[in-house]
Amino acid sequence: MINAFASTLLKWYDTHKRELPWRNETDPYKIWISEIILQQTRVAQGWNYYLRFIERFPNLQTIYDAGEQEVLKYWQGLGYYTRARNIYAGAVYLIETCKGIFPNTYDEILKIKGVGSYTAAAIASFAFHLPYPVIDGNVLRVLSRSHGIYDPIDTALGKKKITALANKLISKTNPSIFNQAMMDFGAIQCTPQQLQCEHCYFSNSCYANLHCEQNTLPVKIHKTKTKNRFFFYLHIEKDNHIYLQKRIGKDIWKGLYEFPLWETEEHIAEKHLYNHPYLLSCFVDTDWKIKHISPVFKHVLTHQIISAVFIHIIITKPLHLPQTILIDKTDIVNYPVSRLMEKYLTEYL
DNA sequence: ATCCGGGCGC
DNA sequence: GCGCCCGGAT
Repeated sequence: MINAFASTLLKWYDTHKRELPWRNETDPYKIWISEIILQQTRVAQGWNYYLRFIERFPNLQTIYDAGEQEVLKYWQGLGYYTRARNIYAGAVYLIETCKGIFPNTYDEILKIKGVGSYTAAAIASFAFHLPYPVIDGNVLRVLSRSHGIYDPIDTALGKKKITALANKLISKTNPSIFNQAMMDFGAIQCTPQQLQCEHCYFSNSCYANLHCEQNTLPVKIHKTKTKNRFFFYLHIEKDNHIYLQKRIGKDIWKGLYEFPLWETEEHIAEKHLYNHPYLLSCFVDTDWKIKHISPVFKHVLTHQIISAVFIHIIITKPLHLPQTILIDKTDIVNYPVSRLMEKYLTEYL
């Protein structure tokens, strides 16, 4: 006995489903990788990352043997780099603690670092056909509209109500298809903007369509405050070698590499950089010359706006900068870097 | 130029 | 609850 919602959804899916590289995949390892990539990421953006990642790391052991830095390198540009570090940590855990066998219950899958309720439900249903509904942004949007749920979806209560509803609606005989259908429906038909209610399979049952509430549902509280940061990167060059440092601590881009960074409270105009006391203090024991100062690169993150200037400095004697490494500049390709660094390097290195 | 979407760890 | 990233749409 299947409910009307699931029945309509599966009918829609039959003729509208997307062909995706990880669709119909049965290997839990590959499902895990695809779902981590898809966290906070659109299909179009994750598509090639997935193919390249799986080609280089076809199984757990290849990740284990490669190490965190190479995993980060394959993640470069995708954002939310914690995901890549968690994949490495997860591979170590699965090999060392789980004997390389992917766990096959929801609760055990949930123990993998970086796997929360959404990803655990995805793996449990796709790989093991267990009846756990995935609750992602698509599902929250679709069900808040179809069933007229006004509790904000970015609160615990809103998520709890929709999770309870999804648990009732999910097909117990084919949870995998139900989950994939929900997400495709959200991504293709019941989109955040410019939705196509007139041709929708749910047009005569959907609460939002019947009450013209498409633009008010889902409700969100929306509260992100952004702060400005000012980065001055020291692109210091000596005989075709450059200095790099690894980002550590509780800040953005942890684990990625960048030029030695001078962060300030305020922007500093280009004309004041040439004899700035800070720069003078950096180069007391060597000849140095500013070869080029880049325009301001504006880089926008969720809650930070970074204004970055790259100062290209030529030196003649080596520096002894703490926490930095000196590499041949052509070796930069082996180091994971932020999109901001990548854009500068592409243009100016 | 700005807005928007998208799960997890702490 | 807050901080994490980027590209595409507007």
